[in-house]
Amino acid sequence: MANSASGESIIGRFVKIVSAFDDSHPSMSVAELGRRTGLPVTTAYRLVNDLLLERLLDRGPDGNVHIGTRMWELVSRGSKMVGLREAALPFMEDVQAVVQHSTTLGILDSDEVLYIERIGSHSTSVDITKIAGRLPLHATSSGLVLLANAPSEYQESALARPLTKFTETTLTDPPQLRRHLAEIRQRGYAVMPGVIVKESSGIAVPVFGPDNTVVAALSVVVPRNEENVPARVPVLMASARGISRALGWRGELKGALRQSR
Amino acid sequence: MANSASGESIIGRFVKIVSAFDDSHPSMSVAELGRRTGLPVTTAYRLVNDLLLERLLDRGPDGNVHIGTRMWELVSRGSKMVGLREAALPFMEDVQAVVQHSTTLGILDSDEVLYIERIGSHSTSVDITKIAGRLPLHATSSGLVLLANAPSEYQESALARPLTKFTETTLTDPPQLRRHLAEIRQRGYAVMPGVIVKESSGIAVPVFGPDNTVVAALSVVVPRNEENVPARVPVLMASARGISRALGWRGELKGALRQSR
DNA sequence: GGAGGATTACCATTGAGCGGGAATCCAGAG
DNA sequence: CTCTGGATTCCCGCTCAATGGTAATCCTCC
Repeated sequence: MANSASGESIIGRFVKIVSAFDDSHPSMSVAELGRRTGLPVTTAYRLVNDLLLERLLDRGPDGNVHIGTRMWELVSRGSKMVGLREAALPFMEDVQAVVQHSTTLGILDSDEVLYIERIGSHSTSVDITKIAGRLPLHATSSGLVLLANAPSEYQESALARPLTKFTETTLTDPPQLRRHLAEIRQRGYAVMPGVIVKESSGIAVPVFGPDNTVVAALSVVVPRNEENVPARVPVLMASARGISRALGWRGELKGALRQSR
Repeated sequence: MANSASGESIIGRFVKIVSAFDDSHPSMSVAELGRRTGLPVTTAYRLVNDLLLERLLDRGPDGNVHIGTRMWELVSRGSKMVGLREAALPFMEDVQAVVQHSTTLGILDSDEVLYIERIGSHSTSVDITKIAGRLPLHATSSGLVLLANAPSEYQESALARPLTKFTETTLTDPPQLRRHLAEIRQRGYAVMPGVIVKESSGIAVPVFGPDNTVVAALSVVVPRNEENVPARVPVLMASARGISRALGWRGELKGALRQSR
């Protein structure tokens, strides 16, 4: 791992540098970047220069650096996320148009939900999801849907982890959660009233890939006081099927047959 | 740079690796990756392992590697593209709904248009734009709008470059182009009939940032045989203003005043 | 069972990366 | 105008991480 005294590879430092940028720090001076990443000044400057040369970072007119356009381009071009997002977007718009609340698409990634797309109401109802944001599995409707459809070993390891109780409605008891997951798997959707934020409820349904596995969760966040939450489920389900089909899913026949044996 | 015989830095190799993935090659074996990048086998394997450890690459169930979820996440979280895209999306949907043809958002990046978002008709009318795809400036309506609003030194260097003539309507003569750019700048929009593909026409308008500079171009691609092309301009302009405003643009007052002096 | 490819293991060599220190540049305060 | 604190660039000797050959092993498909 590189000649560094700290024993890190360049790749590791690269990750550190890229991670230093986020919503509230979209660009910064190299010195600040060095501080945020904990890299020695000289090293930070040398590394940043290399990255600037390859255009993985760009330098703004104020001299501050930020994630490079080239970087976004390369990743977007090669990543499977974009395809999923593109397939889902039209259907998400339909949901958003009908439900009038923000609609999100999330995938399972290392014990959390990673939201890869989000559209809708900029202000209505409290919603803490962000594009490229993460939330815990057990405390979100999307997470529960994804967990419910994950391999059982994965489920168990997820349940074995300490589970934070965000509000009084957050389930944290493994056996209770296990029962809930079974229910979700059977019903085909998850409803979570006030799980992370008290005032909102989440509803989520699974999206299937060509091999009939669950690849994502489609969900809406609605104000908790709405009575007709279950009325929202059919729209979500229909749209999720639309997305699945766009991804190459060919109906649930195979799955049903397998189940009936 | 690096102990490599080829004299490349790790960063450079990293770029090579990431660049190896695209639409038609979303995942591949490490050996193939090595071949595509021209890296020595051993080096490719070692590098890929490092990247897998940091989750910048992920390994699929078939053993093939692809761009990692973490990579997409880090870049999306830190990049300014996402903000621009999010601001633009609702307005792009409006355009798409009204015009019924594919709508794109492009930015100026190293002598080309880089399309950062695209929605609409999956099949209607020929359109070769892709998200994270590039096209030459002088041969697209978006490119012309961006070029027309770029600093004049930039314009000159762009015009000095050899310009490919895609169809008989592509302007490649610098003086002629210069005149055309002035016209576009004054009118506030560009119309390009059959520039890259004969059957389609592009219409584009500028999107402004808070400092009143042009940050992107909003455009639609319509079949060339449509007569009412100019009728599409107002919708585009109104939507572009909406996007600009969402980005913090505060009207063209300052610009107008500056002009009138 | 064997041919062709992908993947892992081994290892001597070396120069790219490292980071401390000091000089320089720059902007805002006094 | 100078002073000051921060950002940035320059310099330079040390050293071990990265390199990339060769060869062994593991698969798969015919």
